[in-house]
Amino acid sequence: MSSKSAIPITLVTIKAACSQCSLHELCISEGLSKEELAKLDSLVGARRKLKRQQTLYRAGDRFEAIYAVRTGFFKTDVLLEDGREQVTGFQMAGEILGMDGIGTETHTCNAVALEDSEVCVIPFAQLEQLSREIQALQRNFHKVMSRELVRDQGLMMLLGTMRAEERLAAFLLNMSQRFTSRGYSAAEFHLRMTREEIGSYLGLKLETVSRAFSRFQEEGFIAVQQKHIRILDGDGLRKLLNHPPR
Amino acid sequence: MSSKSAIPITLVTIKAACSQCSLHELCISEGLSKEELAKLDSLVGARRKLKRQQTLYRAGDRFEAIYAVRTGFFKTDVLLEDGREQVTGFQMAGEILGMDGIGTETHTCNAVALEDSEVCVIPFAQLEQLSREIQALQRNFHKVMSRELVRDQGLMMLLGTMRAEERLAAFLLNMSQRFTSRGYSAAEFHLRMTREEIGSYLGLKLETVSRAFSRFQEEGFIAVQQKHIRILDGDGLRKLLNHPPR
DNA sequence: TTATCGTATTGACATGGATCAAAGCGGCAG
DNA sequence: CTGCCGCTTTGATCCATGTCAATACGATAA
Repeated sequence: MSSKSAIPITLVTIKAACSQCSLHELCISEGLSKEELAKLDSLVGARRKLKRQQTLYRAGDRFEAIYAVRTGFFKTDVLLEDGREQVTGFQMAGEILGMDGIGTETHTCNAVALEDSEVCVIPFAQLEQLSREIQALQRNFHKVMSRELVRDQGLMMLLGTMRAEERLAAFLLNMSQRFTSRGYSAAEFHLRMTREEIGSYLGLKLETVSRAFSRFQEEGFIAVQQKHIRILDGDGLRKLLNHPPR
Repeated sequence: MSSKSAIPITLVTIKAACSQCSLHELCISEGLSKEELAKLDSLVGARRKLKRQQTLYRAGDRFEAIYAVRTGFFKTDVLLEDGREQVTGFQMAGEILGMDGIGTETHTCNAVALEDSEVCVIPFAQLEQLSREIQALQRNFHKVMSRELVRDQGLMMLLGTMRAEERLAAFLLNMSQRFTSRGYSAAEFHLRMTREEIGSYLGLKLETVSRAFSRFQEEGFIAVQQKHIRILDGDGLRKLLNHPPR
């Protein structure tokens, strides 16, 4: 795989400032003292802006940094040689990208912006250095990684045991919850990904996703208008989740 | 969920000794100097022995330590309220268990011994402490967590895009590879889990797993005798993996 | 030895989601 | 405004895997 993006990288050298970042509580800077935040500020090298469809990193790229999403929306995916794609996650503001590369010094998935986005670049060697000095930073980082493991468990459960409508219900509730904790409406949001990307994430075909959306609309659980979703009956969706296949 | 195992815990207070452990290269002690190993020795509090079917920890248990498998074989699983189970992994000697608990201070899955087993108990607060002092230990730990993320990606790919026979082929090749790197035969091994547990891991029903085993045997890829597997044609299995569903 | 129980295999049938195909819809470029 | 293109919806059909059921196997205990 190529280690260079096809599209020239936009690297803005304006320093990020964790100390002033509104995503503070969501990110690895949570709970740090003023002095510690200042140190972190000097570590976070730069921001990087990406246009819709641009790649932050690709499978095979050398691993050097992890990234915190400042604004925008990403997907990560893995490709099989034969062309099959699995979307492994969607990331929004405050979430961390790139930790897959730590183990082998090489990224193992692709990270693509689904809308114009901006990330903080956190050089990993320096993060490790600093997290040896700052206990709270070390702890935050470990928690972020661990939560990613737990998120993966949930997705395995979804892919391994749930039927199509349960999967979509779980997906919508998860999105709603994440938008909420970012201060957006829990009941109304805009999906940045296509039906095909949702399908890939949920282990379904796009037609199945579309049908499930229609079904939910008929049932009065949601109102769908293209990528715009309004949740009318969250409890209805939640109930679906506890209905085993038999 | 209960925070105590139903069966009394066997806690052997014999100190583990990473410095003399044969799993050294597989584990977080890899690459440490003599002095560093000595420090690690003093951290790893005790070993714990488990009988077949005993639980190392349960979802809901307070998180205090991670565990390195010394001998034996484990599964981890997550349960849905309605009783559905997803096996999220199988762990063998040298592999680390329990990192799911770091994020919330509470374990999110169950870890069960599939045969009589022994683990090293690594109190987590002390591990964090020591990994602030020993860079190599910090790095090893981060790599182990990251590799777990990559493993999960692979499993998502499997659950999201592969058909039954591809899943089982991937599973067998993975097992074979892991036995190999532990010095066992790549071609012949004993599975410690039931067809149902394999099925749960692969997102299939036990009957489907059984049929796939039979099919592989007919094709001459493997010889199956209950839980004993002999791989006769690894390349045959590998070829299956690159055959997309269509 | 025989009974028992958990596990595994195999067959017949049912079904959820995939596949194939044809419209609809909406945004954007010209 | 118009035409195009990517995305989405919907319908008809197919098939891989689930479901149900019967039987076989192997280990263990009596």
